[in-house]
Order: sequence, then C-alpha cells, then structure tokens
Amino acid sequence: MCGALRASDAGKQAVLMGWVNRRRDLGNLIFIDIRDRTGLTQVVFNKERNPGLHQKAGELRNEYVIAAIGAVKLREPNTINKNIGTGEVELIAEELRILNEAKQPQFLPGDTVLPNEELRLKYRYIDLRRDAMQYNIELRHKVAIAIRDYLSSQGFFEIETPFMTRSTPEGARDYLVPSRVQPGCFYALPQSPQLFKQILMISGFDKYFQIVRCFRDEDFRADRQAEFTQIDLEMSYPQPERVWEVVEGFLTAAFKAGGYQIKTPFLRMSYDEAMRLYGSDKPDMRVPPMTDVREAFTAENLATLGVNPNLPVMTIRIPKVGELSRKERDDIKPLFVSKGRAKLFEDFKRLEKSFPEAAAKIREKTGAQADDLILVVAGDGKPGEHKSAGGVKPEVKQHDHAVYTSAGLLRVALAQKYAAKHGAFVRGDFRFLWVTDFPMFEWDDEGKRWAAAHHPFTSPHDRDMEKLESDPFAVRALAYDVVLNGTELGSGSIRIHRQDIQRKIFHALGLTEEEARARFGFFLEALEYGTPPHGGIALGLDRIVMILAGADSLREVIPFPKTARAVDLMVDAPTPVSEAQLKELGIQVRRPKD
RNA sequence: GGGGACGUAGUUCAGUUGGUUAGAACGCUGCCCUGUCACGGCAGAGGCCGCGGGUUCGAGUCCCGUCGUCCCCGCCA
Repeated sequence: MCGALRASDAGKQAVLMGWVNRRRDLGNLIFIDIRDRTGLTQVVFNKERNPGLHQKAGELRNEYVIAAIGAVKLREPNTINKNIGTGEVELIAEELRILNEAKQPQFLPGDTVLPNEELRLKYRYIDLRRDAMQYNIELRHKVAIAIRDYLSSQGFFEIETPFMTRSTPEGARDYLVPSRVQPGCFYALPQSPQLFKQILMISGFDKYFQIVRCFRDEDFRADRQAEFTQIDLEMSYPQPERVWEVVEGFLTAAFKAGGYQIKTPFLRMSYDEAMRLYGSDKPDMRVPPMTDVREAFTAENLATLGVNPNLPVMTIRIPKVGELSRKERDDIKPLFVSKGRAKLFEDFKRLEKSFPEAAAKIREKTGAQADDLILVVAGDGKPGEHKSAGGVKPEVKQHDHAVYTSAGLLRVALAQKYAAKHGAFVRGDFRFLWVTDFPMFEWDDEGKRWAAAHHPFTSPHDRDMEKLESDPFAVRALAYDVVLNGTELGSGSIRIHRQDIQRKIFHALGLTEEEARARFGFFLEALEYGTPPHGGIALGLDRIVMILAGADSLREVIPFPKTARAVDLMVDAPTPVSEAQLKELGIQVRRPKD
C-alpha cells in the first residue's frame, strides 16, 4: 500500500497502485506522489535512466489512477521528507501503467482550502478521498465495531427489525412508502425501532441491540439528519442503573477506539437540577453553571429594574472574557432569545454602580473572578402576571422555565463566542452526564393537550402514579438522557410493562380506549401475554463519531449525507416520478402551485 | 413556519460614494528546469457577477422577487 513502505523495505521491489496526488515536474526529473487510503509514496521518474518511462510520466495528471512498479530506495539524507510516514524512501519507477485517466476535478483531495459544501456534496467521491474524510469514515467503522464487540461480549444479540413498518401519529413526521398491492396504503420508515424492541423483550430475547438507521421527516440542523444511525438497545428486568452501566461500558470501548480514555461512572443530575443550573436538559459542564441571585436584590431593587420578583434572577458567568467594549456588549444582545418574558442585563458594571450591595453579593455567590463576564437574565415584571404566586401551578413553572432556558441558551452562545478566551473547549475533554427524572408530560400548546415528553411507553415513577390525573406536570418519568459536552447523545427509559398502567397513561394523554387500540392495538395486545419489566436506550452513532472526530457537523462523519432540505446533491434525490409509477400506486399528486 | 449569513474565473476570495476594459491567489494549458515534496521561472487561456424583474444616462454594486447552500428559533415522542 502507498503508506506502508519504510526504510527497512529498501532494496525490495514494490508495486504501488493509487491516485496521482501531486506531480512535481523538474524537467528531466519527475516526482509523483501516489496516494491511497493508507498514505502517500513518492515515485521518481528519471529521464537519463529511462527516457520512455519519463515521457509517459509527463502525461500524468491529477487523480489519474496508476500502477507504479519499481525498486524501493532509501532517500539521500538531505532529501528525506519528515512530514510523511514514507518520507525516508521513494520508489524508483521501472514500469508505469495508467489504469484510468481522470477529468480535471472541481477541487482536489490535496487542496488546503475546502470548496463550499455544495460542491463537496455534489462530488462526494472526490471529497471522500480527502485525508480528513478517510479518517472520519475509518473512525466510524472502528467505533461501530468496538460497540458491537462490547455488547456481544455482554450477551446482547444484534437483531434486525423492519424498515417498512406502520405509521404512528405520535412523535416526528414519518417518511411514507406507498404500497402497490394495497393502493392507498402506506408503510412508514421507522423513527426508531421502539415497539419492535419492546416486543423482542416480550419474545424472550432479553438483551437486544442494533446499530440501525432511523428516519425522521423534520427540519434539519448541523446535528440532525433525515436518516441517522442509532445504537439501539433494550434489556429485560433492568434498573435504570443497569442500563447506564451498559452504556458506560460501550462508550468506554467506543472512545478507546477513538484514542481516548474516559472515566466512569458518569455524573448524574436530575432534570430539575439541570434546568435550574444550566437552563437546559443537556448541560455543557465545561463552563460554570448559572446561579439564581434573586436573594441578592431587595424588593425595591427588583421593582426599580422592572424585574418580576416571583421569577428566578439568573447570572451567567463566562470565565476570563475580560473587559468588553461598548460595541462588544452590544454584540451580545442579538444572541439573547427571550422565551416568554425574560429580559437581559448585559452591562454588569452599570448594575454594580446602581446596586453595589446586590452586585457584591452576586460576585460572592457566583465566585466570579475580576475578568469573568457576568450577565443577568430575569423575568420581566409585568403587572397582572403574578396571579399564580404562592402556589406551584404549572403556569409559574412554565415562566420559571422561560427564564432558565432563555439564560441557558445565552450561556451556551456566549461560551461558544468566547471559546478562545475561556479556553474550556479543549479537544479530548469529555464531560459525560446522566440527566434523570424527566417530566412524564409536556403541555402541547398547539394541540391544547398533554403530550408524552419521552414517548407514551415510558414508565412513570411509582410514587407519582397517583398524580397522573391531578397534577400531570409533577409526574416524573423513569427516563434518562446521556449528555456529552452539551450534546444529547442518547435517550432512554424504563418502559411500562403492564397493560393497566399503559391504559392510564393513554388516558392521561387524552387518548380514548378506541383511539389507543386503533393506533397501538397490536402492542397493547402483546403486553397482555406475559411482558417482563424492561427498559433501554438509543444513542446517536453519528453524534458520537462527530464528537470523537472533532467535527462540527454530522455531514463530516456520514459518507453520503443530505442537505438541510433533505436533498442528496450527488444523486439528486428526491425527484418526481413518472405518471405510470404513480398510477400503479394509486397516487395522485397535488402540486402546490395549482 | 420565522430570523440571519452567503452566492463574482475550475476553486478560494477582493471589487471603494453606482462610472469606462471586473482583479488576485491557487488550479488549468504550453515552454524551460536533475532532488523536488504546497518545487521554481516565463507565457497563456479562462467570467450569463446564481436566476428574473425594476430604479438609473449607466447596476457586480441600489430595490423587489426567486432559486440554492449554511447557521439559529419553532419543530425533532
């Protein structure tokens, strides 16, 4: 292989096959770097030594595929290239075959500046030849193998589940696949193999896993693709701690495959605590938590500031940012997105001038150093908004959350903006965290109903069972997320294994008996035939590899990704289909323009 | 659904208050060059300024629309 030859190979004959990475034509002497996925080797063509061969080498162009045969020669000491593994040797060509010519590509794998992503995706086969992409794809392979090996060694079976399955109205939008033999009927591509893996527990495969593709028709981001890969697993009779142990085990193996040692067990934190300290259910632990400093202010202070005294007053602290100019402070403002009625005080110096005592308490409470950036996010004091004061009603909690999440989003945005200053975002610093005790339900404003926060098969805490009807907001679920540096890696829960409880949950979700049976009838029936307690989790493989690769986007670790509008630029999908195909499927397309 | 950034040579970019012939670097083509390794030197080719309207004596530049890519909010059980 092109990256394999070493000084010890000197004197041997070698055949190298690969791409022309670069040619350096010195006239009577031509150097060609030949490349494959293992690396580069310099091949030398000397006119004096072999005029015919030298002339042929002159015809070589970028990305031609060639075979070079010759003797491995130790380089003169002054011509050694320390930048490449094969730099001590070179191949003195004796024979050259052009296996295939290449058109001049739009960009070259060896280019130092990347073209824009549109071109990279359109000519993905060129892009994938780049070192960085070859590394990422190999890393992905190694991580997947490590996880398979680990789970297999722990007694888990990898079992496949269908891709063409049943559409369920809960959750994300489905990708649909029309049926030809049943016109007007559709399969759905799975958002996850959730129900199948639960049924595998009912079927007696008490430890299941699968590295499996999932599909969700939603809007996409740097960390969200239309199709993505999950490490899905489920086990019978587990406590949550048992699931966490398994996950910590395979993540240790996966990160080891990526060259990193990680520490277990991971930190644990309840959802409530995560919200209060980080304003997020996926806290990035690399920057300091926020602090509620409501107590530092007097009632008069808060009134003067126009701050609601019933809501939290959160400080964000970003270390070592130093003095900010007026303009830099102004640049912070657009980073703040108020959820509900939160407002931002971006000038702590001014607060300090007006309220020196409160400011001193804040400095003490947050442990802020002189060069730390401090910001305050509080609830807007609107008259007539305190009607729920005194009782912990859902509305109050919602307003609390608005302040927490507004502050939390700003905290993350600032941490990114000033990453160079606080220096806390070091490659290889992995802060894992279990976030536990998620709420069972969320209020769906659009549908005006309670919705499952995780999914409707998640088991509530035993102690909260009686609050299902009276106070749904207070019901905690046996649900947990594994979080790494502010990214949600995975999400799981202990499931409901009893039909009566499942029925109660559907009821709390406002589903009638008939609706529930129409949607999940097969599953409810399965629950009645002796279902062991079970639970599991699913982790995003793409995200794990992305973080290990130090990449900012899933597209860097997926060979053939889609754009934000779910288009594959290389194959140009999706496309319209012929009238005949539609007719066969019994489908008529209503075009938006008509 | 909403907000923001970008779109100029094959590529990455520059292009002043609207003004004459739209530039640079790399790449490409040809010639020269025997120790280069991001080789070097000389010469040359290469432009629907994303697309469609509009304002103007005059538009790469201003306005409206549209298409595409990226980032964020909503959404993602």
